[in-house]
Amino acid sequence: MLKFSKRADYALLSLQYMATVQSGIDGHPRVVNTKEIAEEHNIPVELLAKVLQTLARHQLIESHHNGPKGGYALGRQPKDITLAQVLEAIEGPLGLTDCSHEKNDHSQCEQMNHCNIRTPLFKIQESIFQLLNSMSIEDLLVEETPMIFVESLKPQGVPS
Amino acid sequence: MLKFSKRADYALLSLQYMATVQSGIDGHPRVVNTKEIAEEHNIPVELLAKVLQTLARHQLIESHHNGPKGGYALGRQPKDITLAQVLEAIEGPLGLTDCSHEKNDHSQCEQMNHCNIRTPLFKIQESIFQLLNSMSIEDLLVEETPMIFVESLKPQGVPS
DNA sequence: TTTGATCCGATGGTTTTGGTCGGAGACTCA
DNA sequence: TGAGTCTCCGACCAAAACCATCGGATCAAA
Repeated sequence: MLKFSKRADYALLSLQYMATVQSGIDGHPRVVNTKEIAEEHNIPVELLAKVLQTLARHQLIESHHNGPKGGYALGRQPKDITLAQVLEAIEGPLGLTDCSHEKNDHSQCEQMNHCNIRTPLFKIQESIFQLLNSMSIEDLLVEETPMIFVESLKPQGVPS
Repeated sequence: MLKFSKRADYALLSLQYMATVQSGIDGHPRVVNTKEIAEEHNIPVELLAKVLQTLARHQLIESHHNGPKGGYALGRQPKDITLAQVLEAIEGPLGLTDCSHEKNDHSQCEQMNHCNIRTPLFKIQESIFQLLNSMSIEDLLVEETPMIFVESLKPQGVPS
């Protein structure tokens, strides 16, 4: 459950790769092309191309269509690209339920007359979003990522 | 992204409903049938039946096939049924990536030779699991659910 | 001009998901 | 007791999402 799509995986891999390459040359935003990333990670070129196009459209990376020297480079510092931004660019806005972001308060959940689980579910959704927004591409670089804590203020409920 | 399936929604709604009914009669594990829940929440009966069967198979609820008086009732106390248990029963084990629970360490990610994002992704996954495991059906009952905090130990990275 | 790169649109195949169907067992009531 | 009814249960089918692919257009550098 709650699986990322392949496209999301590819996006994260690509961004991590770009950040690695870029940080190695220190500042120089080296332009990498789709084929290079695809071969590095053994993923289909054409699909990766679409993923990178999407990222570029959302300004997470910059496209340099300079002929044979073209390619992509990070649009910002790795630490300024959060996982939430990447995932939203690829898979659309976060939403555990269909009624997560209804346009207006009405027209919501026409199906379920008495939906009593919206509020708690929204809380969970918000927590997950915070979690994804607290990590950036930079955190994908270091081998030892910092531990993340999820804490609950529940008074008594300590499950087994 | 990261959307629950309809089946998961239905499962949570049903469990919440059962818990409400049961707690009302105080102890008496009143048996409710599929049709009652389906009409209450306006969802297709047959699909809900499948969901409830799955929950019963995982012993989250008990099936009473007693003819016209048959139906389902909670198998445990509401606070002993965590959301993680429900979601795993319906949608299978939690896994952000395909390689989340490979049988053995080998045969993992044959596609991506150098996958450098596994470790941080596993951390995120674990955090989400903790989050879902810290909430129970009981928490779906109260209108004012407790706030859940997600805290990161990241040294500097405070995203905008 | 040729090459190699990003882009955009359209298209098939496969898996997942939502939704449906008939059958087997158990209770009720005449 | 036995027909009828109501339930759970497993197998089945159609719609949708997703992965992956292909083809062509545009642009810049060699």
